[in-house]
Amino acid sequence: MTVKAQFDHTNCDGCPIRHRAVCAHCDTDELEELEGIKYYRSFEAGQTIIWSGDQMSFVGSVVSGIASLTQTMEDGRTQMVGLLLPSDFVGRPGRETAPYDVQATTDVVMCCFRKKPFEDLMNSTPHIAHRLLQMTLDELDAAREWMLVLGRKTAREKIASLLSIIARRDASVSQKVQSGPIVFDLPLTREAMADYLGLTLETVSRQISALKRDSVISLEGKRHVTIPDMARLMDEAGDDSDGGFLI
Amino acid sequence: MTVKAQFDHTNCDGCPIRHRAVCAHCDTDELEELEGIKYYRSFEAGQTIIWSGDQMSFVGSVVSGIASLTQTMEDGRTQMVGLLLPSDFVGRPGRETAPYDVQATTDVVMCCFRKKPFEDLMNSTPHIAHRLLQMTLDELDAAREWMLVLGRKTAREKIASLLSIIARRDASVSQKVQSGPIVFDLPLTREAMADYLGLTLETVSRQISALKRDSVISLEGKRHVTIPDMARLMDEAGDDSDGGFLI
DNA sequence: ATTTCCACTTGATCTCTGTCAAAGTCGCTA
DNA sequence: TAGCGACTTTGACAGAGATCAAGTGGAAAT
Repeated sequence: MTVKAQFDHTNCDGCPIRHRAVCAHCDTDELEELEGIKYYRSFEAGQTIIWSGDQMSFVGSVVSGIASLTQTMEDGRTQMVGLLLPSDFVGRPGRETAPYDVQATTDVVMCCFRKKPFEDLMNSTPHIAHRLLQMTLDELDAAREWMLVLGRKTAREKIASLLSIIARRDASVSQKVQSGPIVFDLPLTREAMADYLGLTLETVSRQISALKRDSVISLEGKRHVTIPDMARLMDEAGDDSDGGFLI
Repeated sequence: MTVKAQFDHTNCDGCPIRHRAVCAHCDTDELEELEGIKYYRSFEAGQTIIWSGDQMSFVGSVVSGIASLTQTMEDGRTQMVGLLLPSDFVGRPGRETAPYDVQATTDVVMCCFRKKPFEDLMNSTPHIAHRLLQMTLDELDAAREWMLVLGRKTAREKIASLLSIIARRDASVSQKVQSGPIVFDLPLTREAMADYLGLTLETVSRQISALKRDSVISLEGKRHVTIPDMARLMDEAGDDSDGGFLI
């Protein structure tokens, strides 16, 4: 509700993700068409936005908050396969049912488009199709980056990798200076981190404690993280010092 | 050489991947334009097709054989992040340098397009851009499917998952009957399997021996695999019996 | 103020997979 | 035919991370 109030405009002018979302390259005419088929929806932290296997009636963009894509096996093992940040796109044009659960990790606002009209619009609007291709290629890179983390990194390196991704994202959003300590709040519970990293929550907790003990990070409370030396963290993550992470 | 001989035609009519590759939806005019910028290249098993970090002068499609995308950490740990089968696309329009090593796992023939002209053509040809989007979305699904394998499955389940993917692909290519035993040759060494699965080659070997001992598979030589009961294998892989694997 | 709850931390133990080492198999070359 | 080399299997052992089990701390509720 409080969240919704921040974004209850009905046009795209003041949209905080206007320049990064699937509509980034649209001209005024195209935006107007999009406005005709769009609507906003809010979700509370913990809510499931889309269930795996559901009919998908809409596609859309995350406007604010963080959502996650997860897969679950019959016996309950779950793996997060994507982290959706503001401007990221949800849904696949040309597919009927959702392949993954989409969950709101924090409170989330989405800009939704009715699926059928969006597909039509995409076919007639190269700007949208082209931008969606770019974004999908970026996501594919991120997924492959993550395969290395899941397949080959140690628990400590996995935690360091996740922290450096979150830190980097925060830095890129707030345009902060490269040097000096980086400070942010973890948007994920220990359990969500474990599901992302292919670990148990106990191991996540232990490794965070270890990184704290070794002064790679410091914590106030459970979630507020300070990184005194980003290069040190990236070293712990096993990446070459200004490596290829793109998120 | 013998491989090259199979595909030394210069037009697309007899192309074995014509209907599945990036050019699948092209009409005659568009194909003619593509023919103008294309050329074939052959690679021997083990050869590196593209080095990570290299300038990419071309993009293209795998015509025959199998190639792999791999990432390597400084200390030598490597993770395969994609398996490129005939019709799969290599390269990213709009990017200068290659993010991964591309290696020929078997002898490979590629249909290459000079990068710049291809990019231009893509901007003027919705058929190509649209097909590339479809293919990229499929690859993203495959990558995410694989994240579950890497993050949450046991060694035995990983092996079973890989075997069932290869079996499925073979079945889809040769249009074989669903029931009855499935037979194929493993296109990967134990080491390549290990790199794909985030395991060591010793563990791969042990788990294959275990699956053989338990009659889930049988082997002639090291590479020739028979799967008497596909449902059983999928069960070992931890997938729901006709699960979501798409490759 | 006290209780309750939830996310988190920490400890003890177990087990799966990695590591190190040796030996086996197969195809190819001399 | 022997011998070499690449690939694979198998064994013994060690260790990282999982599992099982308490226990802590802070915020909301009573």
